[in-house]
Amino acid sequence: MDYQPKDIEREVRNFWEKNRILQLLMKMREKDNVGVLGFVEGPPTLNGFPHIGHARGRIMKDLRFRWKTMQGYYVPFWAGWDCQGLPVELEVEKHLGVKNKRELLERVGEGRFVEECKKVIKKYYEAWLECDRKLGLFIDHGRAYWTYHDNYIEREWQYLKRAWEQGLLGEGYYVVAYCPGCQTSLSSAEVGYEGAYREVEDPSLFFKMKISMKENEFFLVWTTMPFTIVTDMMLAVHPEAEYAKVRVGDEVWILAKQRVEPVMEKLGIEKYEVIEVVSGKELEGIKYEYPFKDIVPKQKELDELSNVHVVVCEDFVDVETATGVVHLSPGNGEEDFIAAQKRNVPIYVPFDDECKFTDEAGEFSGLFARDADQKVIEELKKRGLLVNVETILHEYPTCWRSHHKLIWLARREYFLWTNKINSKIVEAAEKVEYFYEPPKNRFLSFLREGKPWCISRERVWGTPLPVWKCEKCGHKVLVATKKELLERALKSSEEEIELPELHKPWIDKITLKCEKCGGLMKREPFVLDTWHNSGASPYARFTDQEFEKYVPVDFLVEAIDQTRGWANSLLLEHVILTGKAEAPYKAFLFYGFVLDAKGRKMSKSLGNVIEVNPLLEKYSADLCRFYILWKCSPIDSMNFDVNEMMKRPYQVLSTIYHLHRFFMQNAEYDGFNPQKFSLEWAEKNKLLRQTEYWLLSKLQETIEEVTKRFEKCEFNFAMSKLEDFVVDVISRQYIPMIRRELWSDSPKTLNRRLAIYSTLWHVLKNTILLFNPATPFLSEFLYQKLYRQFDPSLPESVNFEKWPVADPKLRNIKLEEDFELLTKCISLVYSARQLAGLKRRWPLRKAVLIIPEEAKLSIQNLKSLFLELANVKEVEFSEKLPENYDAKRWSLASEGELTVLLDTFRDKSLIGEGLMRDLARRVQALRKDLGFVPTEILSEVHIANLSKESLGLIQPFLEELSELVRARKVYLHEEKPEIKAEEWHEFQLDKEKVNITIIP
RNA sequence: GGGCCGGUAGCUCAGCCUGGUUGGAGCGUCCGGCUGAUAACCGGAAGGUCGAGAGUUCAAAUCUCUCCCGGCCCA
Repeated sequence: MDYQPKDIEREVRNFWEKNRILQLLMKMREKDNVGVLGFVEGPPTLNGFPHIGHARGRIMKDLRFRWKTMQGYYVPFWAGWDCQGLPVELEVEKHLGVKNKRELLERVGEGRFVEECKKVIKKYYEAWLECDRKLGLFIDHGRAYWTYHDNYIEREWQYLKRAWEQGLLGEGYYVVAYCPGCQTSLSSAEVGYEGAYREVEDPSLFFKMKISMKENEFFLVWTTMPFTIVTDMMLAVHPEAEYAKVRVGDEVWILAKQRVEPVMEKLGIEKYEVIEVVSGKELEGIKYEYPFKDIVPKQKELDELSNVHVVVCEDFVDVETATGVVHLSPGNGEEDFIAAQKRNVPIYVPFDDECKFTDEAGEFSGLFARDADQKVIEELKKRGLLVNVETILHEYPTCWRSHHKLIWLARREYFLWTNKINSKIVEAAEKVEYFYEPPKNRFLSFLREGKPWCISRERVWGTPLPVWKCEKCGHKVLVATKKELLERALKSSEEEIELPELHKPWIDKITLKCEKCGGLMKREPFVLDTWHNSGASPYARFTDQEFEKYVPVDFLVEAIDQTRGWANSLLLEHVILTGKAEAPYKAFLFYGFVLDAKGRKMSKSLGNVIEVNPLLEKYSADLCRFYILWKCSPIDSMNFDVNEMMKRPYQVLSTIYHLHRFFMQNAEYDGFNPQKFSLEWAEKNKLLRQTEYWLLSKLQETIEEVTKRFEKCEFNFAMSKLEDFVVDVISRQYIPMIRRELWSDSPKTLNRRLAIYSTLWHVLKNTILLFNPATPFLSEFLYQKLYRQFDPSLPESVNFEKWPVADPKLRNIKLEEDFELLTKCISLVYSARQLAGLKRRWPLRKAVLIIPEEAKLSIQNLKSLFLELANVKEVEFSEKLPENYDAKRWSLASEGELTVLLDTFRDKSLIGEGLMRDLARRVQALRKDLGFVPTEILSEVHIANLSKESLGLIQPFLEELSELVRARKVYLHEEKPEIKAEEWHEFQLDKEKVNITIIP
């Protein structure tokens, strides 16, 4: 029976489900364990189908779970689903065919929209369940958490309550990308969508900013967004760069020294002179004349402040382009905004929701932002400040839906002021184990930026911000439980307050009475950033008691992009909640992306997305699991290639399967009973030989190495070690060493065969245990079909077994080295045979090994094995190559310190034996072709058309031949005899043609 | 534009941290062999300016710098 992984997997899946193996396992470990390892599922967002990148993470999670569970730990490996947020909303919008938020609210309404969101979640949930089932994930779906459920949301609110109490939650400005067409702000994810960046036309404007108190000195500034000059608050230079004062006519212009030449060339100014060079640092603090004070009264007012309209130093200033002097509009740019916040510069944002200037913008009032460009240019020209204007083409982010050019706007939002506790956060993060340096550095450097976290979103499907604000006095309260809300809610009449769930639109109907002034309090209309929603899972998904027990959790694994996502929000929220410099996880493995076979990112537009469910319709889950773990380090990006998967990885799993078949065929035939013929039994009766001790030693090495690699999350190295053990050690080396012994069915050697079975039983069983975390289907299948058949006293599932522990007593490094040397010498013998054209099955008289003294002892130790594998009658040792050996007779091969001389002379007896083995091989091939099982004994084998000479040569080995081919009698004929043969088969035997037939 | 990761045989990857004998493995190709567990396996051969350049050193795939190419994250 061939290896049919898909059939195996179907059968095992049914077995697990029917016998509730996962549930039994959980119960067993919950009751009886060597320790508890906390876990919380990084919830997949239910806005799409699982793809191979998701599978990569899930496979590693499952590996960790199965491995740690086998070690005896209890792990609450319970599922969880991320249900809210923009990604889900966008999926629903697509489904409903609405183009933007306004249309959504008008046409669909919030209530129905929320219901549609839930429908979408359900749909994708089914797909994810199927994915986990196919992958063989032992995650408990019965205990899953859902981020949109009321109980989850209420516990999520507790984080906000803690932040509120500590003064870490409040209002502020934040710069967001805003689409003037859709009239909504966009998330950063949307800004990064494929195709969002487009080549667009913009003005390219050089203008001057006059320095106050100086007659003719100016800063030369460049921008592609003239309208931002209306909201200009500062000029920025790079502190370390050199700036030149350049005389142009009777004016002095200041710009980056390295930019003088290119800019002057660009502006067509030939006559100029650099009169002084200063560092950016020296320019700091210079006040300049804001040009539109006369037409923008608010700017005139702001200009009175000492920190407005001055030069500042910022590292982000790029002196490689333009003039190296940047003007800052905190209301229209993120870096500008942060620079302003650092210096307590007020944020001036005179825009309404349609992105038109408000009355605060003086003469620009009523103009749409981008339409103000022209007026700005004219006004500059009027004041003699315009230097040059033209049009350029450049890449600029546009709205992925409407393709309007995006505008960056500071808007009032709610923040967690995590910047205030940044040192605690960084300290907490530094204590975490990340397994690899690069992702750790990436995460820590991101955290050290210490930006405040904008948690409000102007959307619908999310956790509502539980803050109510008084319309009259502006007083705010945070109400963090449903119970309290209902108690405090204002009742319009006698009717009951209805709050079916903690979502918009229902929650917005709740109004409160202001405790300060008695005014009406309405909820702030925001929902929370969905990352806050999932980041609350350690507290929100557990009970208080469970939280105590499982958090900080032991080990998490998510994709590398989660450094800015879940890993971050988990950490920030946990530090806020506990007030401690402690992360909610002790270890976090960030894994790399999965790319397509050619190394391209998977995307819908390329059509190269590999979805898990269709993939596993066609391919084996075990194989995908093994391949993904095996191919490269978890932190590397991985090119997923099914053709590659079907080569070496397939071979490894197939070999495990066939090793078991081989074992079973033989062991069954000899009536092996593992309880009776244990390894101890074999040992006690001195039935084990060096081959077995060597194999057992290699097993210990493998157990040790795999465990060590698992600890360090070096799954690829663990898999290579297993690959090597299965393919090289067992299949390629050990089996050929004992094959001849197993082929015999003599009762005299039965005990020896049983000893081999006891060794194979032990080694193979440990092997499938080591494989179980990676290939749970195959391991379970073999466990049920082989191990539990032979030994019904074994536990019900392979998952109930204990993880193997290396036994140092079985380790014999010297013996391993001897075997390594043996392998090398045998290779040399084959090489020498090759040169002389002598087949491996032809026995030869003698091999001479010219090897160092210690090596000689090693080979002598393994002499009989050497003779069998080399297929020579005797071996001799020599210290050096004889000076005048007969090169015609002796074939030589050498490598390094090792040299082999092989006697190529064959007498009649050797030729006859070789011929016999040739014939045996032909008969065996025929047996197999004709469908005889290996153990079946044939009554007669006839071999005809042999030359007289061959006949004579073979005669002495006839008995051995019949034993080899398992026939009662073998007859040799010169010509085809007249017997009742089924059919004669012709074979080419070197130059002769022989005919063979079998009579069963 | 910024940051990070990668570039080693036709392909997929080790080796680099801690510099030192002729730079490895698997797959693929060619020749030959072996095989009653295997979709395998074994021997041999062909195949590398270790992305490019410079530096440090007695010595560089390995350390430093610059550049080029690919990928990712963020602007």
